[in-house]
This record gives sequence, C-alpha cells and structure tokens, in this order.
Amino acid sequence: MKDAANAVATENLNLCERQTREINQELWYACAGPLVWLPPVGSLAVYFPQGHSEQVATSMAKDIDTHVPNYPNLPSKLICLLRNVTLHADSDTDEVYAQMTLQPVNTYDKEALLASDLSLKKARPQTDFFCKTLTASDTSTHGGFSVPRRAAEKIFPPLDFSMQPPAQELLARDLHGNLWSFRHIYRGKIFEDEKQQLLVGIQRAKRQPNNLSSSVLSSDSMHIGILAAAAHAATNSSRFTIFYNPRTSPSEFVVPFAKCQKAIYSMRVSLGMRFRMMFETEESGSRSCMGTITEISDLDPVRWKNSQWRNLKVRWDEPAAGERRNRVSIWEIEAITTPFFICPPPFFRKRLRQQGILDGETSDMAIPWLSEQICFRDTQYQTTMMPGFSLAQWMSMQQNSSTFNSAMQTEGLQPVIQKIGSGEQAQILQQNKGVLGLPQQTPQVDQLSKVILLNQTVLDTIPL
Amino acid sequence: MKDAANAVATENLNLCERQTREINQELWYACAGPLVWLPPVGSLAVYFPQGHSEQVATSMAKDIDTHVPNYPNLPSKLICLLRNVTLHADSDTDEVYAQMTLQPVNTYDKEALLASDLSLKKARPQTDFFCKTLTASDTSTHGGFSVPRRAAEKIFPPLDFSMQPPAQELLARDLHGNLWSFRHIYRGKIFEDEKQQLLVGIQRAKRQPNNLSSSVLSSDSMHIGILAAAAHAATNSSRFTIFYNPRTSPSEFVVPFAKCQKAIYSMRVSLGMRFRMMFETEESGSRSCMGTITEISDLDPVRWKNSQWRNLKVRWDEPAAGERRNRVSIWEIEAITTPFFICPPPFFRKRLRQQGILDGETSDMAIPWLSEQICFRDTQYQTTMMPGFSLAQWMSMQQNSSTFNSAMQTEGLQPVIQKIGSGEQAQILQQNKGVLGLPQQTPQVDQLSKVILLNQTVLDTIPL
DNA sequence: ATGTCGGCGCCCCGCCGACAA
DNA sequence: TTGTCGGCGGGGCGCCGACAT
Repeated sequence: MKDAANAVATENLNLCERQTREINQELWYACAGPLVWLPPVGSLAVYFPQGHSEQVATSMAKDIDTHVPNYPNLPSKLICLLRNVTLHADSDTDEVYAQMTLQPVNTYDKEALLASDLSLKKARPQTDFFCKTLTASDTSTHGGFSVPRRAAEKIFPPLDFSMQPPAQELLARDLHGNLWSFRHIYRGKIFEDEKQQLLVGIQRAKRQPNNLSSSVLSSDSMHIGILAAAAHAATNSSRFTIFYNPRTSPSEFVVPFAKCQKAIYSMRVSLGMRFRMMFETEESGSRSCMGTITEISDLDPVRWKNSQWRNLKVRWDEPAAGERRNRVSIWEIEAITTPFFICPPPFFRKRLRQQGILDGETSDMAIPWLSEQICFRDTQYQTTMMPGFSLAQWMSMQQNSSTFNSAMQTEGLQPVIQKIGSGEQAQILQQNKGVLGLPQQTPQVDQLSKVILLNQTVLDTIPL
Repeated sequence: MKDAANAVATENLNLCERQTREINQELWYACAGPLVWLPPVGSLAVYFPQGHSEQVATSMAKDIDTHVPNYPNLPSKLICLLRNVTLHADSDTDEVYAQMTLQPVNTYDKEALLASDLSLKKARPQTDFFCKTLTASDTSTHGGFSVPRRAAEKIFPPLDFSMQPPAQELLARDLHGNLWSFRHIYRGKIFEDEKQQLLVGIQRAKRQPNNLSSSVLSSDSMHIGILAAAAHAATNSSRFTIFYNPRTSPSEFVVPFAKCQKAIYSMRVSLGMRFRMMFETEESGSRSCMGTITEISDLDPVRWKNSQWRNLKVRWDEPAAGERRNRVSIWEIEAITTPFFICPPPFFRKRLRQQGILDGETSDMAIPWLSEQICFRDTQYQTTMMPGFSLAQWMSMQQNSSTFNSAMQTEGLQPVIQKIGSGEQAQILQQNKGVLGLPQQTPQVDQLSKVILLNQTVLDTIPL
C-alpha cells in the first residue's frame, strides 16, 4: 500500500468548538503506549511528589537541583481523590499527556476506594490498531508509506470493488481533530478500498536534548512549585493540578490507590527476590522482563527518607536491555511464581558467594538457606493473591495504620498482582521529512517515530 | 532588492560548541525591542514577584488563579544582586528571552549600588539596524523579500563593481548561529554587493492563544513555584533563577535598583499628575505617550498590599491606542515638565467637576486649587532632578528606611527621570510561509512578523 | 511481503519583468 | 520607491514499476 496524503481543509471549526472537542480516548491510549492506564475520575489515587519531580527533571533534561528546599511537612505520598482527568496532545509535537486534578484526602470514601479497586480489574480494551516504526522509505518524500498487509486487512474497511479507479480515499482524524485523506493502493495491481472513519496518530521518538529550558520557569522554580503546590493542597485539602506525560519519562507518579495498597500489604520484598515487570516492545506491544532485587534503599535518603518511590534496586536478567531502569517501585513488579530457589541467576549466586553466604560450588537444587522461607512465602502468596482480595481487608488495614508508608521495607518478600511499567524509549535520528503528508512544521518525525492507525470504534468503551 | 535564500550548511558545528556559543548581544537587543535594557551583572536590581507572576500568566494565556496561596513572608519587592545574565532565543519560535540569576541581599554593596546607577546613564548603543514588518509579498513564496533602499544603503556593505554577475551573495547569521546566504539584487538593473558578516533576526508577531498549557507544570504550580522560590531565596539569601521574556508580556519585573530608588524617592505622585512614558512603535522605534494619573491603588489589595507594582491607574491622552495598559509603576513614567495646570485634559476637568471640586465652567488659566502646590512641586522637581542625583543620598535614605516600600504612596507627587516601557504588540494572522528561506518548521511567520537586519559591529560595545 | 531506487510527470518555488500605488 | 502579479523555468514531490531481500 502506498498513499498520497493531503490535509483536508481543517473544516474551519471555530476556535471554541475545537478547544472543547475532546481528544479521542482510544487514539490517545494507543499513542501513550500499551502500559498506560489512567485511574478513573472519582477513584482514590496515590500521588508521589518525588515521581512528579522526576518527570519534570526528565522533560527538562536537567537533574533535580540539590538546593531545592526540603518540605518536611510533605509526605512522600499523598492519597488523593482524582477529581478530573483530561487528555491532551501537544500541538507541536503530538506528544500525548494527561491533566489530572487531585485532592488530598484524609478520610477514604468507600465509593472512591471501590472505584480504585474496580479500575484494576477493568483491563484496557484492546482496540484494533496497528503501529509501525517508520522506515527511511516511509519518511522519504520520494516513496510512499507502506502498511503491512495484515494490518491493512485488520484495520482498513473491507474491500469494495464497485468503484473503478484502483486508488481510493481513506479519511483519518488525528489527535487534534484534523482530517487527513490517504490514497490506498494495493501493490499487486489489485486494490482494496472503502471509506470509513479512521484515526491516525504519531508517536515520535524521544527527543535527545529535550527542551533544554522552558523559557518560562527555571527548573528550580518548577521543582519548588511542585512541592509547594502539593504541600499547600495537602494542608488545605484543596485541589491541585498536575500533568502526566507518559512518554517523556517513565514516572508513573499517580498510582491507583488499590494497586499501591495491594502491593504494599500483600508483597513483602527482600534481597534476592525474583520478579517480573512489564515493558513496552518496539511495536507498541508489551512483554515482561525478569530481574532480581539487589538492594532496598531510599532513592533520596536526604529529602525523601523511607519513601517507597523506587526504593528497590534491581538487576535484570537480560543485560542487553541496558536502558532499563535499575530502580523500581514495589507496585510496578510482579512476583515470579516458579520457585526462585530452583535456579537463582548466576550473578546472584556469585554475589552470595562473595558475601560468604554461598561458599564453593553448590548444586542448584541444594540451597538450604532460602528454601523453607520461600515455600512459606509462596504459600502465603497463593493465599493473599486469591481472586477478590477483599476490599474490606484493605480498609481495616488502612484504619489500623494511619499512614501506610510503614517501616516494613526490609522485612519480608511477596509479589503482587498488578503490573505496570513505562516504556523504554528509542534514540533519535535527525531528519525533517513529512510523514503521511503531515505538515512540515511538526518536527522530529524521523525513522524511529511511529505511526499509529486505529479503527474508530464506539467511544465509550473506555471509561475514563 | 530581492533575494533567494538558502541555509548554508549549518557547518556541522559540534553540539558542544553550539551550545556554548553565546547569542549575539546586538541582535538580541534588536529583537527584544528598543526599550529593553537589562541591568548589568554585579549590579543591584529589584525583583517583583508580582510582575514575574504576571509574565507567566501572560505567556500561558491564563489569569493567575485565585487559590494560589499567599506568602506573607515574601515582600512585594526583593532587592537582589544580579549574579548572572545569559541571553537566549527559543529554538522553535526565535523569541528572545534572558535568564537571570538573582540573590536577595540585606546589605548593599557599594559597588553593586554604583553599578546599578551607572547602568542607567549608559544608554544602549544605537546599532545600525533595519526592521520591517513583513508584507504579503515578503512572506509569499512567489515573490522575494524587498528591503527599502535606504536600509540597504545603510546596512549593507558598500558597492563593489568588480564582479560581473549582478546578483551576489550576502551572508547573515541568526540568533542561533545558523548561517544564511541571500542574493542581493538592485531593482533598477544596477546591482550592488559585497560580502560581509550580517546578522538577521525574526521578531514574530505575538501568538494569539499562547501556549495554552505548557504540558509540564500546571499554571497553579508555576505561580506557587515563583513565590516559593523567591521566598526560599529571600529567607536563605540564596540565589534563584528567573526567565525574562521581553516580548511575551510587558512586565519588566527586574528593575535596576537605582532606577527604582530614584523614582520612589524623588517623585511624589498624586491624582491628576501628568506624565509621559515610552512605547515601542511599529518599526521598532520608540515614542512617548502622555497621560494622567487617575487613581493610586493596589493592583491586588489582597495578596500584595501596598505594593508599588503598577499601583498607578492612568488614562492616556490618545484613546486610539486602546491597547495601552491602564496601570503603570512609578519607575516607568517621567514627569512632564511643561506646567500641567495650564491645560488639564478635558476628561479630568469633567471628573473634578463631578466631584464638586470644579463647579461651573472655569477658564483653563484659573484653577486655583492646584497652582500653588504645582509650582512648589515643579521647583522641587527641578532641584531633585539636577544631574548627578547623589548616590550617597540614596544610601542614606536606604539606611534610614530599612525597607523602602514605604507608605508614601498617596501623598505627594513628583516625576522621575527614567523612562521605561514594554512594547505593545500587534495581532496576528495565520499563515505558514517561509521567510527569507528560513525553515518551514518555524511557525507563525506572518505578515505582521518583523525581520531585522543588523550590521555586525564590535561586540563589546554593549556591556552586559 | 516489504524496503529501496530509477524513471519521470507535474506542481510549485522562486526569478524576471511589468505595472500600479 | 515598493507592493503585487503574470510568465515561466527548474527542482523536487510523489506515482509507477523493477528489483532485492
């Protein structure tokens, strides 16, 4: 398939209408990547100021400055009621982001608690879409953009042989509501076509030196602003607003309350624990990678003592994926059910040996120091992980411990159900070619950017 | 003159070199507009958090939210030592902005005080440049860009008739250091040319709906961040960094200390006082507009009580220029030396009449209620405005009043020397044409944008 | 099945001159 | 003097087919 693309006149929507027009949720999620799942409005969520700072630091390509003041009154996590969520896309870069309004709470509404739990069970609907990393020919002005045959058959409308000129028009709407028309041609002189509403999105490769300076606010002021805004909202139980950029940094700093709670109360982590974690693959799929917990420690012992934000240092089984983060949070990982003691990874045995715990060569089947404990934990895991881990159970837990960032960090180990992750990002090339006829002023569309074509289905299949 | 323009290969400067390369100061100032003059490093300056907030609100096209908390410990102005100033230009929009690092101080270094005073006397060097609002033909891809003959003779190198093909090449460097080559042709079949280093800049018309959301930080958090960062720096006497965007908002919120002091101590304002103030004209020139003070009151009586940031409500003589702000600060205006009582403007007489001060029709020459006082003030003005208004005088004033935002607001009136203003801005059209061969991805180059051509002279004529 | 490239038609960028304000 | 536009030449966008993997 090849296509010529021209922007159909943007229909002269009056500005008002365009601004109120909501972004298509399915397309937004498709562009955000397979692992992103926003908590629903009205549910409880946990806000991590640390993670928020991290996102800003990443998007400004600047480390958090050390002379940002400490906010002793601001805890490392705030339990909030999610008051509002709106989806957005940067008008220049097409990067998707979400705006969330949070309100710190002290008492937990049952409904909000329930909503938080339900959101975990409701999987993201699998919309029919196709995602392709652009090739040189795709981005070149010389050739066209080729869609793999399977994708065309899956996504595009069924053939209609009534019309005679082979090439016919496909219409697609992008994140901003602009209409695009494409000519669809089948390579083998046989053509297929049908008019239907499609959606198209662009997932750009991460810019290398991201907007170095916003030219609006200094990085310091931003970080202070994050903390001060959260602290102010916390003390007044008033609302505050944040932006979540799923693709600029792997910092999911607003986490469904239930997910957090389940992880913290049902999983006890310890050194050497094996786990798996979901990652995004090249073509917007997901797969899990395995690793081992090597250390449990504060990411920032000075400002954020006893924070559970990425307090687990890990080592991944596949060293090839060197871009993976070496620190994760407990709610991002999932226990590996196959008994770990059967085959601890080589590097870990080596470390144990260095530490004098394992001396000499030991058979994989004979590691006495862990087996009993492991078995017990595994049993416990099977119990707590039974379907329908009771909501009332958490609530009673919650009532017994006023704040749940307890000191149980270094004690036990136990995996949790939920899986989450933020995609690793590819590097960039530099080119400024049009793609699919998109206007030239959209920068950074290169051969590592991705185009997403989406079948538009019923909108309300994705509850927000 | 017409020209074809192609970007000379950007010379493959390695990234490191490009980032450290400083922006040309003359070009930066030419693009910033005729009224911008940054205080020099090492001098004392006054920082107005209110004005800073205002700039952010303007650049985000969003009013300051009312639930931004009050910072009772943060005064409406901070006296700071200017530690660093760097000039920048937005890589996408070419908008110039400056980054300043400020450090609140309690004791005033004599040198810094002197530097602040000296900067007032040192006028911005008048560099040879030409500025033109783009016409439809200029931006069209069909025609070329025409430079007025006078400008060409003033800016371009002298003729050299040695070469034979009429059209020859001009090289110019833009704000980012990119080289551009232009073909220079004289209309009347006679051509002029010479190779020489020129500078070219683009001053875009203000975007109408400016970056609605930064997608990084919420507007609330930004405003809080501004206040919290300033408050933190003030209490610790530590440095903080701000961005000043001279063209996005008319908020000069970092003012040379001497300018501020002179205005506050030498000028006593009152209702009805006549003044003049500098404004930017269409073609980057400046002219003064006259007006009358109609009210003296806090801009924000709740959060910023007794602040001198735009506490003067004014009425302009020329109602045509409706875009002018109706609130100014005392250091922005200059007294009108011609005695005001000879001819108070009509609207003001009407107001006085309404208030029962003027009853019936009164001759312009017979307004007894002010004349004596005016004369006195005028005398005083002549005195205090003598050249060399002593620096030691301010210092003693400073020592006598620990903070100088005194309560003398509503008392007297007296004008001040210094003049300042921020340019009014034109509105925009929507078009996406290339200008002078600049790359297409630079947006918003339209017929109201301006192109600036500059003769590169000695760099260090402008002390920063 | 899909990425790349030579051939080449046509549109539009951009140069020239004419004309008007 | 300077903004606009018709004429028109050439370069590049973009369609087709060939070929390789």
